[in-house]
Amino acid sequence: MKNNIRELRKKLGLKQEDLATIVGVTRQTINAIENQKYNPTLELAMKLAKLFNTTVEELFILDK
Amino acid sequence: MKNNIRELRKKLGLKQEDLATIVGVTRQTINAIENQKYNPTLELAMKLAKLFNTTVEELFILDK
DNA sequence: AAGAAATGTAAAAAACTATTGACATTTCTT
DNA sequence: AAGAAATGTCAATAGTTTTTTACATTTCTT
Repeated sequence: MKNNIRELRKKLGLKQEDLATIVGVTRQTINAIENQKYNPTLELAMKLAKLFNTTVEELFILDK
Repeated sequence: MKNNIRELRKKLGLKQEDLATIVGVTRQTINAIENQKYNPTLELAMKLAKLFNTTVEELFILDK
């Protein structure tokens, strides 16, 4: 599963820590997700999609 | 977080066990999600949305 | 080049999701 | 009403996500 959170985050001029506090997680969680260490929970994925004004399906790409 | 998996599953004429095997989890997992015991992982949510030909955002409603 | 800011990373623990096997209850069918 | 099918549920276990604390490395700014 891929995602393009880093690009979208930078477009908004946010650092990892900013994004983390906005969606209510820690900086390490955002960092781990951007670096594909693991996938977020559904709730976090939806919060992120909402913030970036996009959909979960556009933000996260399920690979076959 | 709410979801309307039960309705969509029934529309397709599937039992919990059918849906479970289609998306690669157990019957208990589908049952727990339909009954709001916990939320699925992002991956499972996306598989379900795809199967029901809808989006994660339409299938799962983040409550405030 | 130096200091500051941002990002990367690691280990341990907490919290959550999923599995398995089993049995109870409800709903459907006859 | 009885049996079958489907759903509900529970306990134990395994795997995954998130937190916390802490430090290392990279990137930005002066």
